Amino acid sequence: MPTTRPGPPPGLDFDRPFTTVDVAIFGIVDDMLQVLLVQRAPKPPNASAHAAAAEPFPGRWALPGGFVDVHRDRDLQGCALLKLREKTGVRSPYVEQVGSWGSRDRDPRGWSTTHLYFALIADPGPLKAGANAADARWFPVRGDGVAVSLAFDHAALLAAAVERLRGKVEYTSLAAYLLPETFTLSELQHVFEIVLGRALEKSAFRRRVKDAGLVEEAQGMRTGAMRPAQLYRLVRRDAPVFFPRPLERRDD
Amino acid sequence: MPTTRPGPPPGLDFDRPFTTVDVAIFGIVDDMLQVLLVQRAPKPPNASAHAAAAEPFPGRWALPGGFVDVHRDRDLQGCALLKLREKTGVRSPYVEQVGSWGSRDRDPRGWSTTHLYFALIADPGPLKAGANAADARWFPVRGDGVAVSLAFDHAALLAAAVERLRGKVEYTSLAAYLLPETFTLSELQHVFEIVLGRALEKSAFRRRVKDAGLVEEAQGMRTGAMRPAQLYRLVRRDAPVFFPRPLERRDD
DNA sequence: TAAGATAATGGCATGATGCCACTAACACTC
DNA sequence: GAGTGTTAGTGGCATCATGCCATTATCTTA
Repeated sequence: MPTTRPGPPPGLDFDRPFTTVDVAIFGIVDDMLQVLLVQRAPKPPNASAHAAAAEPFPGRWALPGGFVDVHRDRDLQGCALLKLREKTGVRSPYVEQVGSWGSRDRDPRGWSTTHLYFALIADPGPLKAGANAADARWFPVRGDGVAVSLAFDHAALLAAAVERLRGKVEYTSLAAYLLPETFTLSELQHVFEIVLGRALEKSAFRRRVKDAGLVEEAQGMRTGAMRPAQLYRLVRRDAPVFFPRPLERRDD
Repeated sequence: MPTTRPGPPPGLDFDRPFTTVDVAIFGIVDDMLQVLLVQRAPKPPNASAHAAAAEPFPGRWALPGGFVDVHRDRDLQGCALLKLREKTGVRSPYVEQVGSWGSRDRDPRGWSTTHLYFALIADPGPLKAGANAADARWFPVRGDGVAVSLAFDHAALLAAAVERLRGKVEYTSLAAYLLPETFTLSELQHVFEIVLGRALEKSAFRRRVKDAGLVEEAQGMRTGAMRPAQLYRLVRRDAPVFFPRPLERRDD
């Protein structure tokens, strides 16, 4: 007969790591690749002696995330999407798992595992209003990380997410998920350049994008001070397109 | 009410998923890509009614793995390497994390997460002697899986590991880890062909391998019934080499 | 010595890319 | 309204790694 919860079933009542999910949310803000970070609660003024076991890294910035709630969450990705929606209001971005980290050291409270996802969102508007709005901010990605010191091992997690993102942008259409539904080819190229951190050849870029069947013409033109530009949209927004070859690298 | 076990710190006494590690161990056996599977204990004859909560999938084949032991294991990869050594005796193979899976459904005992690694071993000798030797066997990889039905969601995990392996073999030297220290270029090509499941052009393959600086000449030749062949070894055995382009695919 | 098999190399075609030059279309200025 | 500046868009050649095919090299065995 089933146990009367809470409590693990017989034979499974050994100590378990605690399980968290973290999300590296990327967007283009102010013409820069930026990542959304949240600030952990500041140290309470009347912190007692055994506060070491309480909330670690008070006041530090961290990737948004939190414990998996076995009663609320169906699966890991659902948990990640929930964190994302809480912070940004975005419901269906591009999401991909980066990997998992687990050790006895990475959280001072004990053996812990985290499952890292990255998300690309198209229109980083104002951050979600609500209780947690004030403590979330966009930080420009410089090199492999950000200018502030992060909680836990989140600097390493962020570096892994950035590396995965940059690596895939070399040979897929991933960066297109950072743009709204319609865009010009110049805008698309600009986003690729921002993510990769280097200039691309216009002619080669356009050939590559068109030959891959990545985009189709959309209604209308982008008008401005100069010659108008054709608007395009992604042919398929559900999965990235793979190019036949990665971009060539000049310096490595 | 909470148990009196050496329990979690205050504030962290909520239910946690249980945490496991699984390893897809690949080797070339009988000229085929094979994966090492273990058989779960058979159903005890006097299984009582509440056996559903006990050992699930009795008698089924599964990827080697098990619970993370927070008192024994330092980190996830260390746990994976331990599982590998228990089954094969191999201490330092190529190991890479594939990803993690976690949901309330994947294990009938409750919310569980697993962290999947794949390992490539060079000389699949006889399986490790000991208590668990009899219940471990090599299974040929056919397509994305094996001929037997696997426990839990291990068919999906294995498919992901095979896909990762095949994908990376297209543009890295990964398959070389399936060979012993010295080998001929024909042997290396043969392993690539086994993993990819298609024939490769000899001339193009040798150019590619040599231009990448992947191998260096070793002492001696492989002699046999035909013309002797130069032996080579990997220049760097610590990390795979990336080729400038993936192999081209003819049918997709 | 010839046959047979594998080892090893060389040459041409292909295809996606880098690189550079050129044309096109708009707004703005004079 | 002609000239200028800026961005949009295209076309051509060189490069480089690959696919593909042919040829030579070297050993064993009959």
